[in-house]
Parts: sequence; C-alpha cells; structure tokens
Amino acid sequence: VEAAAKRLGYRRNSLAGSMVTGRTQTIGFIAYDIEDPFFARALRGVVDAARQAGFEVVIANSDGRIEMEQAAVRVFDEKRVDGLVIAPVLEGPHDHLARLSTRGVPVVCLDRDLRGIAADTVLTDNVRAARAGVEYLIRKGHRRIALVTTDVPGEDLLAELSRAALDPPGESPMVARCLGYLSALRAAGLPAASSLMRNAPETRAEVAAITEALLGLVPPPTAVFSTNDVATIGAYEALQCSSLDFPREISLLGFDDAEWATLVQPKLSVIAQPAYDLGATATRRLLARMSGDLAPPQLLLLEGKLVERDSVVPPPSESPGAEKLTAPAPGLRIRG
Amino acid sequence: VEAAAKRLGYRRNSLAGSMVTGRTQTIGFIAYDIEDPFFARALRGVVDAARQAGFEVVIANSDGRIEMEQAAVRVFDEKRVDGLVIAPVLEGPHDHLARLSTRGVPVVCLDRDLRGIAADTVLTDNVRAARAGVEYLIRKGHRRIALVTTDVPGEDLLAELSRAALDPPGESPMVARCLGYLSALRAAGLPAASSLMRNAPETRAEVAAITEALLGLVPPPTAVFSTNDVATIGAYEALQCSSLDFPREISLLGFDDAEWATLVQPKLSVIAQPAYDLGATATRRLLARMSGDLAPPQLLLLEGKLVERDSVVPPPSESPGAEKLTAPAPGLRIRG
DNA sequence: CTGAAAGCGCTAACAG
DNA sequence: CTGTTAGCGCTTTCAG
Repeated sequence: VEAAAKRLGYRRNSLAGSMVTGRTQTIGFIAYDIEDPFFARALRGVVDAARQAGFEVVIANSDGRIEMEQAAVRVFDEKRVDGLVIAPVLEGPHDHLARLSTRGVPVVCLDRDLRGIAADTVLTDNVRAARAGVEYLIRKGHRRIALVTTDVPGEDLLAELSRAALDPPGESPMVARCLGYLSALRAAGLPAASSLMRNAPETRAEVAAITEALLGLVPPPTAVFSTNDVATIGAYEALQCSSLDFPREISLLGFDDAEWATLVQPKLSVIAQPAYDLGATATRRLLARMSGDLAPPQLLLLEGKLVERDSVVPPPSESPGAEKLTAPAPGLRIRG
Repeated sequence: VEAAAKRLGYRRNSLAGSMVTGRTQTIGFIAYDIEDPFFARALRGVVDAARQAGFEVVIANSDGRIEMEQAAVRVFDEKRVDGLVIAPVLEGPHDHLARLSTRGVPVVCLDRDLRGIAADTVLTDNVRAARAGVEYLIRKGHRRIALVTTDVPGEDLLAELSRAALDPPGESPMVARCLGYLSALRAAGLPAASSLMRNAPETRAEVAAITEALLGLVPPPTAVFSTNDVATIGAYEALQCSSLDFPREISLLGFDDAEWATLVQPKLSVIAQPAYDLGATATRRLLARMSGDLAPPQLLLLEGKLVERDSVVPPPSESPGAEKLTAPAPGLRIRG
C-alpha cells in the first residue's frame, strides 16, 4: 500500500490535517533584523529548542517596521502557527499580538520588552549589563565617559531617558542600556553630562560623525560606551581615525560581541549577550504555554557577560608628572 | 457585516482556501547557513522580490546538513509552498528537490549549482571572479600566491580540483573559486604548487593554523587568496600574528565583503558578491516559472566585484637594488 | 447577478 | 478492532 503511495508520488497535505485539528506543529519566529548577527544566533536557539519538541519553525523578518510585522503576524495567523516568538517593534499599535494570544496562540517576546501586552518576555538584563560595563570603566579610572547610542526616539536624549526611568522596567534595549549607563554614573557620584551623551540614526556613518564630535570636546572623554553593534562599529571607526591614541588616550567598550572583535587592533572589549540561550529560553517558555501553562506572564532576564580584551585601558593620568611625557621636554621648547 | 466579523475576532483561515485552490501565495527559502551574512543579505533580495509580486516568504535553514534540508523541504511541501528558492547541500541525494519540481512546484537554486536536477540556478561566477582576483594579485607583482580554502571534500586538494576541472561547470563555490585561482596561475605561466594550496575544516582556528604553516614555508608566499568569509578571518588573524609585516611583506585578498573589512588595519581588499541581487534574481526566475515559463533550465551567472583596499600591495622586491631600501645603508653596516 | 451546494484531503468520532 | 462518515472553512461552480 505504502509502496503504491510512494510510486504515485503521494505527498501528505498537512493543510488538511491542520484544518481539522486546528494545530500545525509549527511556531513562528519574527526577527527584528535578520541581518543582525544577534538574531541569526538567537534563531538557532529557537530552531533547536523547537525541533527538540517536534515543532517546525517558520521565520519572518520585520525589519523594525510595524507594518512588516503586522503583515508577518497576519500570515502566520492565517497559516495557523501554534505559537509565536517575536522581537517586537516597540512603536505603533500592537493589538495584532494581543489578538493572537487572546485567541489561544501564545506569544513570547524576545529581546524587547513590550509593555501593555500580557506575554512572557525573555531578554538580556540590559540595564544591569550596561551598568556593569560602565562600572568597569569607572573602576579602570575613567571619569569622563561618553555614551553613543542609536535610534532613541525624541529630540532630547537625557529628557527621554528621564521619562523612561520613571516608567521601568522595559523600553527598548537601547534605552535600557542608556539607563544602565546613567545608573552607573550616579552610583559613582559622577555627573551625567548631556554633552557626553549622543544619539544617532542607526547608520555607521552617522555614528562615526557624532563620535568625532564627542572627541572634539575639551576636555575630550577618556572612554566611550556604545550600546549596540552599529554604534560600536561607527565609534570604533571614529576612534581609529581620530588624532587621539586609541586605546591609550581613549577607551571603547561595546555592547554585543562579534567575530571581528578579536580581529581588530586593539581587540574590542564588549558586553556579550547570550543570544542562543535567549532564543532557546523563549522557545521553551512558548512550548510550556502551548501545553497549557497558565501562570501569570513572566519576565525572564538573562545576564550579559563582560568580555575584557584590549580596547579598555586606564585613562592617561592628568597629573602634571604625566603631562610631561607628552609635552616636549622643556629644554627643547622654542620660546616665543 | 464586516464590522461584526471584526468584532467577533474573525480571522481568515488561509489553510482552507489553499486546500481548494492548491495555492498558498507563499514561497519557501532555504538558506545554507543563515548566520552567514551572505545569506541574510540574499534573503532580503528574495523577500523584496517576492512581496512585490504579492507572495510571502517562509524561511528555513539547512545548516549545510542534508537531513535538515530534507526536513525543511518536506515541511514546505506539505504546507504547499508555490515555489522554492534554495541554497542546496551539494552532497547526498537530492531527489527531494527533483520530486518537488516534478510535481509542479518550481525550484531555483541559489549560490550553489546542483548538477543533475533540471532547475534554474543563479550564482556568482565564482571561477571568473576568483580568477580576476588572482590576476589582480599577479598584476601587482605577486608570484608565490597561496590559496586558503575550506571544506573541499577529499584528501588531496589538487587532485580534487583536477577532477572537478574535468567536469565543469558547477561544483561548490569553494571548488569553483579554487579553480579560478588555478586558472589565473596557468594563464600567467605560474606553477601551481600543491604546497601553497591548503584546505581546512570551516573553523577560524583551523584556518589560522594552516595559514601559519603556509607562512613558515621558505620562501614564504607573498600573497594569500582566501575563498570565503571564515577562511578570510582565519587568514587575517594568522597574518596579523605572524612575524611578517602585513601587508608589506604579505598581501591578503578575501572572497566576500564584510562590514569589518574597513575597520581592520590594513583594510581588507575583497571580491564582493552581489548577494542581494542574487536573491532577487533567483526569486524573479522562480516567479516566472510559477507563472508558466517553460523554457529550458537557465544558469544565471552574476559578476563578483573586486574591491581594492589596503591589504594587497606589491610584494617586496627581491632584486638587490630594492634590497638596499630595507637593509641598513652601507656606510652604517657593521663589518663582521 | 445572487445564492446554494459540492468538495479540497484529511482526522476523529462512531458504528459495525 | 476495523471501516465508514461527518465536517474543518473556504472557493468555485452551477442553478435559480
């Protein structure tokens, strides 16, 4: 019988089966930006965890645009995925997600904390990780630490952050990391100078430009903390091209690890996220919901890890003794 | 009526529709390795082209493993995708793909040329691009050019390549690029020394190790051509750590561009692939097939582009005259 | 031109 | 325990 089936080129139509059972053994994954290595890595965690439980994963990419996300959710919904892992777009309405879970299709958020929807969420403890990173900079002796971030909405970064701080926890990973920066500064009794905090659209060139501007300050910062991959690339580029001696005169700490971090000179120190685990954990949570877990929504915070390499060193001393080292020796000075 | 529908939380069940029409307005994309920026980029091209024609894309990842690919194809098949773009695993049986297209679900191959299945294929003209790259190295004056590649099957690289050369066109991108290397050497009347050609499993550390070995040769090569992203990272690392002065004494040309290529010192010269176009072109071909194009299978070759940066310079001259430039001036030489 | 009915390929429930 | 039947929610066709 089965031989005949194979001979005739039979192929199961899982659509028909799904129509009657209402289940597809498939979960959806919507990445915020599939070109970001973070999501590619997280995806692996999702796929591995899902397959282990006998589920397939179908993937979509929102590109950070709410209408793409809505389209993806609609498609997945119509195709009757049994659950959804999503790195949601924070801006804009998200009733498309609420509707899904209302209808019994569990949703878990990854990487980004969507307030106002009762869904499990798993992400890196961004404020804590950022605070730890900036504390590390402070421990190394830095006092003027600049912040380079991208895509924080609003005109005034500091004002935006103050607003966000009153409404914890949550917000975008970028905002959370900025908050961590502020918190480390405050804990150390250091002032949060708005001139040292810059926000740019998420392109390498724009970040490089604002970093350059930062370096032109007098006195310039002695360290830069960049809150994501693009910000780090742009900042690295700017430091490398600047007249300052990087890393001796200016340190850099990035958020998110990358393959090239150990290829550049100096090797980049970073705060690494457990991307794979984030994906796997989110999926395990989803699987639990799909098999009937009715506990209240959970917020799962995984820890970032500080990876010390060579781009962070103590700042040059500002004592007169040290000054001599860079200034020409007195005997050679030309008098005016 | 529609208001009531929305009120009751109605959601279309596209499964039911697909059951009767047999069409899903969805195409599948199976990446070979979604963590490879090349595929992430190509995916964008696929998605854009598909959406333009009103199709959704569902994505899967084979991880280069045939059984994963088979599973993905089975799922897509059962879910009745209307077409499939795939970067296929070359080894192992591929009747799962043949069966699909036999049944009227068009398949187009991306990046990798699968002989033995009558499907459209779109990829970079790897042998030509590699040949152009190595010719560029030769034009710069290099004569001892090493080849660093990964994951070519078989024990003896040169033998494997000779075998592949008799059976053109096709094979894996790696093999094609090696063939391009050989072809450039031959055209210039340069010998193809098997000692200068190394193959490693696709990990950064292994590549770094074989590159180091290459650098230990006497005389060492004056240039290295690496055939993919991982090979390039490993080779770059090895060159940087070697006692040779990189790039003055040893040049590096990589295949595949990357964001970090302009961040490292020296900036990496590469052959860039039109990844986005590859994806978009493949999808346009697929769309044409889906709307009834019955022309014989096409092989579409897009061109790679040489991007000159700083990692390729002329080799140090071996003539006595040039030697003087690096040797201490005669008057200062200590006679012994 | 509008409305009812057939049926896509399965699964689950139920009768023999 | 095996075999038959109802029906999932749509689209398409055909009759009114």
